[in-house]
Parts: sequence; structure tokens; C-alpha cells
Amino acid sequence: MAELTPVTQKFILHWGEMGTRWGINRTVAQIHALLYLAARPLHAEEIAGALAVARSNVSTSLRELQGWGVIRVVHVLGDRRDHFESMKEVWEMFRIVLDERKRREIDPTVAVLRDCVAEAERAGAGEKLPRERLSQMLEFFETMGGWYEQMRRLPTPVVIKFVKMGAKMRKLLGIGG
Amino acid sequence: MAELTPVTQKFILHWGEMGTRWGINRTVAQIHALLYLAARPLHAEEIAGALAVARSNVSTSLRELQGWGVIRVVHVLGDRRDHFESMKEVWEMFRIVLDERKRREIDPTVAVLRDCVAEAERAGAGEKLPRERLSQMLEFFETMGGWYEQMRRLPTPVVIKFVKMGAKMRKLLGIGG
DNA sequence: AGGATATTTCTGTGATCACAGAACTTGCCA
DNA sequence: TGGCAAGTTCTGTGATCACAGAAATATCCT
Repeated sequence: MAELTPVTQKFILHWGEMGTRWGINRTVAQIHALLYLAARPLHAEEIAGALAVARSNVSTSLRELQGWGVIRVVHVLGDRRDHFESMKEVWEMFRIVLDERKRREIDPTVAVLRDCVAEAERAGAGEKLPRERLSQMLEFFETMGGWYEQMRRLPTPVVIKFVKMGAKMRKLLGIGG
Repeated sequence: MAELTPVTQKFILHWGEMGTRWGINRTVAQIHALLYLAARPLHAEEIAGALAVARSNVSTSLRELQGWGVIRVVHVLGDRRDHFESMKEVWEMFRIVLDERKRREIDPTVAVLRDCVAEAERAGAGEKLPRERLSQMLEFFETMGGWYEQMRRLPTPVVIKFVKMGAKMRKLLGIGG
């Protein structure tokens, strides 16, 4: 890996910063950014060199990125080191991240909410108010989850078209902004 | 504030946990959960007691929640203490949180991406590949941002109807799942 | 003005997280 | 089967974050 250009550096630093804001380890996000911009798959040593972090750190971060499903191992002929490349399709990439966050965080939240509502029902009148509030929140998550499940099944180009249609839909529904 | 019921406790603990996963301080998220379920506005002392945290901690957390715009101060006649209540409209509440995150994180990201693309253009052929990749990401954020801007202007009931229509839209567009 | 209560800001400590370097494991090749 | 390179896991340290308690400030009431 050659020295990083200023543009690449700027993006990597910002992406790392954004990561931390969304609960992603900074190094993990930086490696992701690096691989996203890299012209070819990189091996651990190159990544460690480019970002000036320890190889052990790179190793665990790569594993985590694989867990998210946004990078993958590739092999180069005549080189037994693992090389890594990021997905390049941005829409697809974010879909995967959303899927994963839904699975890890939203689905468990829905489960907890269902539990809470059920328990509140058993508890009777004393829990009426919390039960209603929790039901409202549960309904929100379920509705959004259902919508997302539909969207995520559409082929990416359709979703893109869909999103770009956004402005028109407003008129379509006859609602003034 | 009376002792928390098991249901309330469960939700508060989970909400706190979710907070940390999304870059929100645990206590902040817990207070939010508590106020969301509370039958009436609570003052700092009650909150501190219910969650068993220091009042100073409550003070700063309440300030942060006000910064997000999801709680507000109310006053009770004959009591000079500040009381706090959470928004109760779930859809509205999440819209506010999304607005805020967009403002704090997405908009700056778009700005950085624009910078990077511009700089890459100036740099010429050497930066062709990163420029293309960054442009793709920029376009993604801009498209999604534009879509969101439209959606957020719609009255909440319309958005709800919209989201619930999700499944039908698929057929409407003539796409099989 | 003085005292009581409410609230915020400051400060030190404890907990958690991030990470480098070392130790260890795996797999290939001679 | 010994040796080397790649990769992973372990361990200790430093940095960051969260938070309690203290100190300071503000507000109201008499």
C-alpha cells in the first residue's frame, strides 16, 4: 500500500469518526473506508502500514467487518496471504448494514417490547398506562420493520427509483408541503 | 416516583442498552425511557431515585435529552422544581431523532464527501478511482437525504399510511418478491 | 439580606474500551 | 521435521467515557 493521498486520508478519518458516533470502533470504520477506496484487495500488513495501527488490531477489525458482511477475503495467485476487499455497491452495502442492525438491535427490541406488553396485560389495571405506551412503541417498530422487510426484498435499482420518486409521491398523494 | 414495576424496569434497562449501541449514553437513554413511561412529569430528584444515579448525572442527561428535543420542562403549580416529560407520540419522536442525527452526522458527511470529490477532481487522473467511489457514496447520501427531506415534511398520519402501504407498493410497481 | 431549596458545573475516580506488542497457532515448504 | 511466514489470541497499558460527590451558582421566600 502506497502512502495515502490527502483525499483518501480525509475520507478515512471522517469515516472513522462517524463510526464512533454510531457505535462502531474507529479502526474498524477506518479499515472499511480504506478498503472501499482501495484500487485492489489489500493484505493485513498493508492495512496496518497505511493506517499505522498494529496488525493484531487489523486482524480483529477485519474479522468484525466480515461479521457485518461488508468485506470479504480474496486470494491472489502466488501469494498465500489473505487479501481483503470491500463491497463497492453503495446501496447494497447500506442495505446489508441495515439488515444487520435490524437483526442485532431492532428485532431484540421488538421481542422485549412484546414481553413487556404481555406482562403488563397480565398485571392488569395497575399497568394500563405503561402497557399503552409500550404498545404504541411496539406498533411503531413492527410497522417500520414490516415496511423495511418489503423494501429490502426489492432489487436495488427498483429501490433507487423508488427513493428518487419521493418528491413526486407527495403530489401523488395530494398533500401540500 | 414510586418503585419501578418489573415491566418498567425491563424496558428501561433494555432502552439503556440500545442507547449504548447507537452511541447514546446509557443513563441518558434510561431517563428517556423512564419519562416515556411515567404517568406524570418527574423532577430530577425522582429520576435520580428511580434509577439510582446521582443528581448531577441526571442534570446533565436531562440537558442532553433537551438538546435532542425529545423531552421538555414543565412546571407544576406550587412547586418550583423543574419537571420533565417525554414526548409521547412515537412517530413524531423518532422523526425528531432522525432529523437531529441527520443534522449532526449525515449533513457533515455529505459536506466532507463533496470536499473530497472536488479535491479529487482537481488532482486529476491520479485520483480517478477514489473520485468515482466517493461520488457514488455522495450520490447515495444525497438521494437518501432528499427523500428523507420530502418524507419528513408530510404530516405524521400520512407517513404512517404511507409506510403501511409498503406491501402494496410492491405490487403497484409490478415487481415480484 | 438571609436562609433554604433547586440546579449546574467542577473534579476525581472507577469502569470500559481500544490498541500495541508478545505469545501462540496454523499451514506451507524444503 | 524443522523453519518460516501468516494469522489469531492473549495481556497489559493508555485513553476515553461515565458518573458520584463536592462546590458553586441561581432562585425563591420571608
